[in-house]
Amino acid sequence: MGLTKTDNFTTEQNELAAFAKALGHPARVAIIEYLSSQNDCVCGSIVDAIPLAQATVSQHLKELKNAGLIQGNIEGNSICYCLNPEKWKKFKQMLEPTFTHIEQPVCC
Amino acid sequence: MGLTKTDNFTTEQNELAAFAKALGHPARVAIIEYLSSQNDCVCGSIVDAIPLAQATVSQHLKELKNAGLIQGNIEGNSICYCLNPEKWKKFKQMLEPTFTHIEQPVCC
DNA sequence: ATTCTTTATCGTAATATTGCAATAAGACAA
DNA sequence: TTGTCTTATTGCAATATTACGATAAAGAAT
Repeated sequence: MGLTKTDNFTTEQNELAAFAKALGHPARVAIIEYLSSQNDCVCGSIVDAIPLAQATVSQHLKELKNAGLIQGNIEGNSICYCLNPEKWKKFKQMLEPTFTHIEQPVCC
Repeated sequence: MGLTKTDNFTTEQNELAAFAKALGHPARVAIIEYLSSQNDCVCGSIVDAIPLAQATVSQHLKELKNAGLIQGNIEGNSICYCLNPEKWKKFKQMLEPTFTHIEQPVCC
């Protein structure tokens, strides 16, 4: 198969999975970390910062954009990729119950 | 290819990606949500709660275990799968910089 | 010992992902 | 227009993932 059965799960579960999946590759983690630490969002800078070919980085950026974790804005000659605060807030909020749950002692 | 170039990235980046990837499927999200909300960790209960075949759920549990997000303990006749607090704390901690970053105004 | 219950593994088919070279597409400059 | 710079897309090969039936493995119960 290889086809995820999304119908069996809630919209929220699918959305959280989509966020997590988008972050589930070290190159995409590196892109997000770059955008979180640098005051620089130019696509070319990201490509330079990630040790993969331009075509590959572009593909990863597309996946992050599809998941909604980043958004692209035209900035003169190039494109500025920024974090999407709304989506990240939602991501955080959906993880919160588990983050809270692990504060109490484990069951076994 | 289909082969992730992990060598190009830091251990931390790879670990965060592994956590996220493990959570990147609605069935595994559902499993984690079940363990976060129920005081029940018995493998059989998880299988019943997830609308997929037993073999498939077992496979998803294995992936969560490989990533370290859950741990399995023998509990009499069955197996108890619990969240691994240490790993979840690390996961949370690694996401923190981005969660913090989105609190300030976006660059564009 | 045999049977039942519970969980893991194997085998297989279908689909998805990763990576890159080559190339296209778009905006700007001269 | 022609060229240049920046980013996206295409095409392809290699590998990974998803799903499930069948079956194995290990312990409990009879």
